[in-house]
Amino acid sequence: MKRASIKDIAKLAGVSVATVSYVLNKKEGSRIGEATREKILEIAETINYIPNKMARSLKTNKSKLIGLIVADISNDFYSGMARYIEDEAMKLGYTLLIGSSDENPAKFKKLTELFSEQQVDGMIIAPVMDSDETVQKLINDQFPVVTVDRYLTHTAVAGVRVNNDEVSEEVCRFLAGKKFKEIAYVGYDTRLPHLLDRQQGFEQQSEKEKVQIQKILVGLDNIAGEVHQGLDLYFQNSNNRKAVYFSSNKLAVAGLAYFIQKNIRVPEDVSVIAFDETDAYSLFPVEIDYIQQPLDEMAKTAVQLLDDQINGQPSRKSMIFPARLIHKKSVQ
Amino acid sequence: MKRASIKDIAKLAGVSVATVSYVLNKKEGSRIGEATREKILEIAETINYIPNKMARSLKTNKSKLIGLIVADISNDFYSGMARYIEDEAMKLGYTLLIGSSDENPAKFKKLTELFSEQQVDGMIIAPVMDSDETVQKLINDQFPVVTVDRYLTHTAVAGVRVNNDEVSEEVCRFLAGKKFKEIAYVGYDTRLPHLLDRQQGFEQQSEKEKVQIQKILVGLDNIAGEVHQGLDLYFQNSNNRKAVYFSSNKLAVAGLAYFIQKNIRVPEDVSVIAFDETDAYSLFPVEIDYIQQPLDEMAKTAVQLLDDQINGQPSRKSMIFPARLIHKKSVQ
DNA sequence: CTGAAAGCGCTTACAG
DNA sequence: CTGAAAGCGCTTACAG
Repeated sequence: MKRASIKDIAKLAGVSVATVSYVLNKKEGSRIGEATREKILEIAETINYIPNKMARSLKTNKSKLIGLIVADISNDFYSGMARYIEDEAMKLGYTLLIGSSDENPAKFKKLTELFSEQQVDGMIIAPVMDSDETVQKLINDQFPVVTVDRYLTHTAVAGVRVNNDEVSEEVCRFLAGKKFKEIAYVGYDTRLPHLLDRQQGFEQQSEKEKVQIQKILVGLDNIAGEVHQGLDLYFQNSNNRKAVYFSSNKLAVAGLAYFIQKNIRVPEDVSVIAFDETDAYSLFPVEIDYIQQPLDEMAKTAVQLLDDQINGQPSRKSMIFPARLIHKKSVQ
Repeated sequence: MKRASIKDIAKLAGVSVATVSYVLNKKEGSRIGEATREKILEIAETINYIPNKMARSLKTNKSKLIGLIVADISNDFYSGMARYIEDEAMKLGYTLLIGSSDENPAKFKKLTELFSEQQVDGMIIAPVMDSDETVQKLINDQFPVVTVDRYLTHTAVAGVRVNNDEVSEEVCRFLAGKKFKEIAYVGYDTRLPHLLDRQQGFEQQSEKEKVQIQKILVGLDNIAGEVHQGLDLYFQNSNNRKAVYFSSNKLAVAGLAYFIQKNIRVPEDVSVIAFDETDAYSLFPVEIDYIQQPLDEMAKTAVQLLDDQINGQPSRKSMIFPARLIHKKSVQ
């Protein structure tokens, strides 16, 4: 079907398209006579007029679309984040385009291009490894961009994230205070800065605390398998009291599943702290100590930073939010 | 910054915009001379030309955008579904707009309007209660629509879903075969047809099997609380062997958390079957029997049905996929 | 208070 | 092999 246009309304009302446009956009000046105004509104209603935002965008150069690129929208963490971003974006009148990069720089780049072509007003992105060049290009084009969760070391771009290093230090101090002498750090084998921060914050603090760290770094292809392998080693290698710091909720779920399978009790046999929460913890026999990111505030800030840029206030500031270590019952 | 347009390229190359448009769209005819072709391509490359799909859409009346409306993108089930839909949509050259309705018909309607205005080529929707009118309006406008997961009883619209009733019958037969005499059905207090199918399939089969059903129907505002209350009653009221059928993964997670809290063992004290899977099950001490929906195939089919409609093959067929009861260790 | 006109960035018959 | 021109559905200075 052919959709009704402003032109159809104009014809039916016997006025010009300009007049129709003015009343539909309810310009405050209210320069249009009340009679014609009502007539136009009525006609628009009856012929079920739906404005074409693309035509509008073409003229105004604002699409009211924003693109969100996450690693994987089916991942708990990102779908939660996406929801907060969606809500905030809607409030400001934006609609959300979503794409998953799968940690693949080529796909990430493709997504930025796709979104650019669709004329999004800006993008909120969780950049993957080796995507610096892609992001730099957006920045060079003065394209509004805000990073979430992750950040780039070689590219100045607005972003929101938590104090990954500091909160990892806190975890280390806390466990050292519980007299653990050899702690396993379960993380990804990665160059992503925010994950390195988690790892390095933990490592650096461990030196001060005279605590040994056993690193278990896994690839993305076989997370559960490699976590299990790594924990096998950790549990065989020494007789010290055991504690494990999982640097993501996915890793934690893999590790906790291992403990169940091996009948390793938490916290009697091993103390546990995890980065990020997930519903899954509620089914574990013991409440898990975890690090909580203020996702709602971060999402809100990300959208607002983006909106500011879109409205011509260029900004490259990084907002760093405090993550909190929530104490439950998985450390003793 | 002002983005480069086809006009800029034309000027630089000393040709008309028409010529530029032809080579950029690589029309097979290859009517354009190789020399000009190469020149244009080179210029486009160097000035970093990005086509404006909105302008294109305005002319061609195809946006290559599709809208996805789910109840809540942060919900495991929908984010998983969204991911499959994203992948399939991308394959066919579509970009995905996503919105969450929160089971709110007004919000659902708003989203359909928003997406219409953004000129999406079609929508994949999980309709909420009392949204029949909204969907009917889309259908009347011949707007391409496909429902997923859910469906509408009073409106003929293309859709994909599983055989909710039959698989619930199977669950009932299976549990009856295990000699349970009084089974708890945990579901939502809802009028959503696909959920009623789950419930009614179960109930009807229970009559044939001479099995008692205790229904625990909860609202959306306090899922965990009401599930716990309902299970309290079920466990107090009789001395029969216990079995619980949870009609969604959220309900199952709430119920399993209750069992942990109350030290009720699965399957020794209670047998459990859940609709849909979630990562969370992996942290429960016992592997959960669950009903698996073929999400990938359903997503794929949904996108293809939509693509067919967009390409002018109107269809209102419902595709019903077989859900499978996956046996694990939570029933004895 | 209202309209004619230009233009946003494209595509596409049509003519040459 | 290439270009002039119309038009998609809007907005918005400008003129009256």
